[in-house]
Amino acid sequence: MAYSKKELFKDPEVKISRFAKALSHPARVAVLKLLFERSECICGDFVDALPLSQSTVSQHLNELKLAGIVQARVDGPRMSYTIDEQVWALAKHHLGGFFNRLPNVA
Amino acid sequence: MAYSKKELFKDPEVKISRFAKALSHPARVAVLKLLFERSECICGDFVDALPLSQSTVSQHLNELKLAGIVQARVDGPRMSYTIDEQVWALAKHHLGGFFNRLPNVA
DNA sequence: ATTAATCATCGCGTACTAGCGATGGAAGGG
DNA sequence: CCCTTCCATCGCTAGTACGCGATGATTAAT
Repeated sequence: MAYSKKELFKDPEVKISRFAKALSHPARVAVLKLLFERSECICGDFVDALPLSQSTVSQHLNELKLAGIVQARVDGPRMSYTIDEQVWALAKHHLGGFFNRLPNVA
Repeated sequence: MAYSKKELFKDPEVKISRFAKALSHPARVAVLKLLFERSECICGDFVDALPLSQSTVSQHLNELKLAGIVQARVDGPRMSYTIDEQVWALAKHHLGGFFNRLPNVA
């Protein structure tokens, strides 16, 4: 049967849900928090900070990369991760705008 | 085998990820948008507005209810849904704070 | 009492997500 | 070179999410 009708929704809804999905696991939230503090981390930093295996951490990093929120850069034998400020601003705009649309009862 | 290590993370991360998860499907975002406009809807309103079957819509509504974001009230043979203002304010505080990079988003 | 309307829930299939260990590639140091 | 470090990726298992039709409960109206 047909599956995942997510594409049938309007663009704003899809965008919001995609950014929300990127934040829907505590590991990914923790990754971003670390990046807020240090602004640049290698994969091993996240592995040290999270209660997950290296391979699992790598997968979460990849999801954030696919969402566009983080960027990866080769640094010798390491992999350096940073926040993509432009995409982050976009996420802030979409999700933040959604939250500031207060219900009229408020 | 151990599964779902979400509980091993800190409280702020878990809270943020839970609210984000509630918004991680465009149908649920659309539901909330409708509630922003009309402040009170019955299930059928959502079914009319979304490209999904009645049972699927009902499930999405239930997820929002479980997340605490919406409240359900029996109204004759209907079910009336509203946003829970307190919980919504909390979500705004956590997620919004995260986007503004405030360190103390407890 | 019957019927219609409105929803929640059940049952089921399929797709996606989360987690791990193992493997292998790339880079730097000896 | 060889070895170590660092990490992505593969292969796998298990759990979760998504979607639907069918069923049944509840209420209102006839």
